[in-house]
Amino acid sequence: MQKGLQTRATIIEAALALSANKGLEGLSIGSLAEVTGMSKSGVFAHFGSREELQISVIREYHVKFEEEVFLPSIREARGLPRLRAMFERWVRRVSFEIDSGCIYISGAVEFDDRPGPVRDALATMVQTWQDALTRAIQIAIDEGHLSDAIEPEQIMFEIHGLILALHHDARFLRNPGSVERARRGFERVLAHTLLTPPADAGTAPSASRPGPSRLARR
Amino acid sequence: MQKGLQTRATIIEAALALSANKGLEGLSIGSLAEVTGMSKSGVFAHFGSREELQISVIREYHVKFEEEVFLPSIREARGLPRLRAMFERWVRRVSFEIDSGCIYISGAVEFDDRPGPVRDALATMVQTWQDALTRAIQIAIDEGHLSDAIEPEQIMFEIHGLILALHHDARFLRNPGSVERARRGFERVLAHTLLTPPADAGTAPSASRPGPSRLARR
DNA sequence: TGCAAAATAGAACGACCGTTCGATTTATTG
DNA sequence: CAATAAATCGAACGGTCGTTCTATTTTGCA
Repeated sequence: MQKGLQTRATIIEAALALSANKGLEGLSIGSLAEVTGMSKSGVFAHFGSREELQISVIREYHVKFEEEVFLPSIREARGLPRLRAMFERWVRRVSFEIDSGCIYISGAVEFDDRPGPVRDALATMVQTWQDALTRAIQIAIDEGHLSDAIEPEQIMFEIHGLILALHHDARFLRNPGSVERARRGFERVLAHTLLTPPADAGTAPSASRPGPSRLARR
Repeated sequence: MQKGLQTRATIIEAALALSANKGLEGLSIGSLAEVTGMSKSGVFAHFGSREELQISVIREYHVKFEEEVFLPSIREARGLPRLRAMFERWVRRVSFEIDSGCIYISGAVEFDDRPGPVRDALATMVQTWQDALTRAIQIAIDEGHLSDAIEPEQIMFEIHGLILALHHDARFLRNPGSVERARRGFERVLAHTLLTPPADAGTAPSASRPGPSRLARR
C-alpha cells in the first residue's frame, strides 16, 4: 500500500524525463521498464493503459509547473510585478531547463489532431495556465499599471507567442540570445500598453507610479 | 523511367497529407501503401529508407511553401507591402488550411532533440525562410518604412511568435479569432517601429511616405 | 509469526514497424 | 516485336509495441 505509491512516483518521474525528450508519443512502457529496472508488466500494472500513463505524466508536469512558475509568482505584488514574475519564470522553465522540453508545447503539437482523453487533459491544463495569466493581466489593468485599450486575451496571445518562439529558436534552431529576444519582446508588449510613459524603458517594475490601489507585500 | 517519377510524386503527395496530420514521425510506409493502393515494398523502393522518405516530404513541403507564401510576396513592392504580403500569406498557410498542419512547426517539435539528416533538412529550410523574412524586414528599414532602432532579427522573432501562437491556439485549443489576434499583433509590432505616425492604424500599405528609393513594380 | 493482499515478474499474444530479397509484372527502347 | 530495364509485388525477417494472463515475490497487518 505504501511501496506501490512510491514506485509509482519513481516511474512517473522517469516517464516525465523520458517524455520531455521524446515527447508524450515517444514514451514507451518498454523503455520505461528498462530505465526503472522493472519488468514491462510491472510498470504497466500501475496505470492499466498507456493513455492513463500519459495522463499521469501530464498531471505531474502540471503540478511541477504550478510549483515552479505559478505559485511563487502570485506572492508578488498584484499587477505588473506579478505579471513580470510569471513571464520570467515561464521563460526560465522553457529555456534554462533546455534539455528537458516543455510538455505543454510539444504535447500541443502531438495531439492537435488526435482527439481523446490525453488531448483533453493537456488542453485543460494549458487552458488553466492561460486563464491564470489572463487574470494576472486583467489585474494589472485594474491596478492601473496597464491601459485597458487592449484586451487581456490579446496581450496573453502575444506573450504566449514570445514563449513559443523562444522554445522554437532555443531548442530547435539552437540560437543563443533567444532568451533576450523574448524578454525584449515582453518589454515591448508592456511598453505599448503601459500607462506610465516609458521614460527610460528599463526593466525595473513601475514603482514610479503607485497606481490607484494597494502595493501589497514586498 | 517516366512512370517511376509519376508514382513517386503520387506517393509524396499522399505522404505530405499524412504527415501533416500525424506528423513526420507518424508517417509509416504501411499506411502510405494502403492509401496509395500499392505494396509496402513498392512504396519503399522509391526512397530506400524511411529517413529519405521524410526528407523528400520536407523538400516537397518547402517547395509548396515557397510557391504559396514566398514567391507571390516578392512580387509586391519592396518594404512594408512585401512584408505584409509575406505575413498575410503565412497566416493563411497556418490557419486557413487548418486541417493540414504545418510541417515546419510540428517538425521543429518532433526533431528538436533528435539529431540526424531529417532534422538537418528541416532546420535548413526553416532557416532559409526566416532569413528571407529577415531580409524583407531589412529592406523595409532601408526603404524608410520601418525604424532602424530595432534589429530585424528581433522583429522576425516576434512575428514568428505570432505565427506559432496562432498555430497553437487555432489548431490545439481551437480558439476562433486567433487569426485576428495574430493580425492585430503584427500591426502592433509594426506600429512600434513604424516611421510614419500611425494616424489611423489601418492596414493600408504606407503609400503616404514614399521612402528614399524605388517603389519597384506594382 | 503467519496470512491475506498488494506488487512485481515472466512469458506469450497479435499487431505494426522498417527492411530485405527474389519473383513477376510493366514500361521503355533498339 | 523482342530484349532489356524499370517498377512493383508478395512473403518473410527481426524488432518493438501495448496488453493479458498466470505465477511468484514482497509487503503490511492481525
